[in-house]
Amino acid sequence: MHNELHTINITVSALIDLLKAPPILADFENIELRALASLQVDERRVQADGTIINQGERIRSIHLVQSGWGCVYRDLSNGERQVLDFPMRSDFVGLRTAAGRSYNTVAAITPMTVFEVPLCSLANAIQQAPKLSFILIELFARQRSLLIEHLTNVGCRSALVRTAHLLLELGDRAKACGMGDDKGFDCPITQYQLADALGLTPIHLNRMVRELREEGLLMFKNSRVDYLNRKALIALAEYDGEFMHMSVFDKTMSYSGAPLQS
Amino acid sequence: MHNELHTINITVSALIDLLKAPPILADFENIELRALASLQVDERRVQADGTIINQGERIRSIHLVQSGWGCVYRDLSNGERQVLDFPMRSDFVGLRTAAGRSYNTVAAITPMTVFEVPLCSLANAIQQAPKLSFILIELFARQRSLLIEHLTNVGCRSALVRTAHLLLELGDRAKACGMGDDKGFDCPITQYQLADALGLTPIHLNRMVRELREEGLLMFKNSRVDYLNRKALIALAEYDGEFMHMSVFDKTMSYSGAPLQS
DNA sequence: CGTCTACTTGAACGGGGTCAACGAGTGTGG
DNA sequence: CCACACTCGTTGACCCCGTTCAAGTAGACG
Repeated sequence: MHNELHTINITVSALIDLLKAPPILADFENIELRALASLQVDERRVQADGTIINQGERIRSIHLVQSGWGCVYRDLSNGERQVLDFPMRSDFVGLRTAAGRSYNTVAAITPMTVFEVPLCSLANAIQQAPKLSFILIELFARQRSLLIEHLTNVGCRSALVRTAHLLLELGDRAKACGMGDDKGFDCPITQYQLADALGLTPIHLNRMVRELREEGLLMFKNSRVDYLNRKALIALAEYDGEFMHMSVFDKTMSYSGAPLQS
Repeated sequence: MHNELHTINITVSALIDLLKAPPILADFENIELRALASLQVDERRVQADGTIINQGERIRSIHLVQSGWGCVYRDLSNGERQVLDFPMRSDFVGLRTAAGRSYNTVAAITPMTVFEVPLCSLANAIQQAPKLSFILIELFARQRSLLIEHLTNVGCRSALVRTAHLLLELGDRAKACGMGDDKGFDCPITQYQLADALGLTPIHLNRMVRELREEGLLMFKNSRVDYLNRKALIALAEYDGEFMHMSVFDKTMSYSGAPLQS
């Protein structure tokens, strides 16, 4: 695409491709492309079990995942931890939440590559092309949807149902960025990590996985999730994948029903 | 303040005052004030138990609370519900999350007044004054912090601890907008609503409240929370109010350490 | 005075946790 | 080559936190 801008940096170009692809589906005009061209982007590679952001660390940039699976969690002083999300391709992590510091850790489960954009550079780009802020807002809104779903999971769904629900969600997200289909997906998450995300003990999570298998609904083995009976699974979990579609703005970057003035 | 703009609409002026007050503390220059002046804002009054947004409803505007207490929740088909937050002054609600529709209901607990800003008008203002987007991003980041804290509550804190934690959080938020102090705050939330937020039954929540009272930590009676021993309560809950301070940007609306070009 | 809704308490039940092993796969060093 | 360590997964038995069911109190409002 963007052949209209031959001078563009190769890393920025990869970032633009990522933003244009599903599930973000950004649709840029020249003004946004020009602003992005001046963006300061680093491609950072993180090995498995490496950390991208440490709890308590000062945050000066935002990260967008290009490949690999991550794990965002919060450590408590009593040794417990709560996994907040498992970010993958197209997910962003890292905007600081409190007093300039991150209140959660972002670790890599598999090797990851992430685009790292300094906040000051991002702010400059937004001032050049304000519509770029809409993408960030979309990403925030989507992330909020995911958090709400996870809160609903641990707050009022039974262990079995919430396990099914999360494994459906992760499959849909993987599928949305081309890493799986309705049959299943490669899932590098350990049962310990899944348990921490669902507010369960690994022992009990294991029992739930076994039950889902014995009911002929789902298979979770060798870092692979296979849906044996997706329909029944969706019914059990009362799952509705709509919740994570991005749609504060429509794809032409105007508010639906009321196009923006350019 | 803004006496430099005599033509300004009185509702917009009230909105600006709200944005400048704690905890948002926005610091506007003329360009932002001019963009805000053209903003289409309605002041909407909602009576107690009225709803601002219904689950499944189409969303075309964003709401900022001026006064009163609200309750954001998600209904499940099995009759359960998860309360996501209790918004109060300075909190925003209502940016749609999925397929153009809201996946949660926003109801008023007390009578509320909210500023309603159509998304298209907001988008126009941001295009005139891009820094306005930073405020929205701040609000999103803060809301994410709150959701993360609520998820951590139900995911890995005991019933007693999470009750203490939420009542400390709500007190701090009330205090931040001038509706309480370190002694306590007026809390119109029923024990049923609190229970739904904490993933507990009202019966068990009641026992936890009783235990907190018997331990001499906290009193919750007649829509009023009084901290009897705030220090011990904070220690019990391992509470750290920092998590909800807004600080993606500093108060001069530039990224800390790297001022924006104007 | 009756009927709400919010709150309160007791007693019994059960979902999920805890504790304790064991199995399987993988990598490391002798 | 095997022993060893280590992490992830698996299973069983027991127990406890929080639920469920049932009932009753207190205040608000007609």
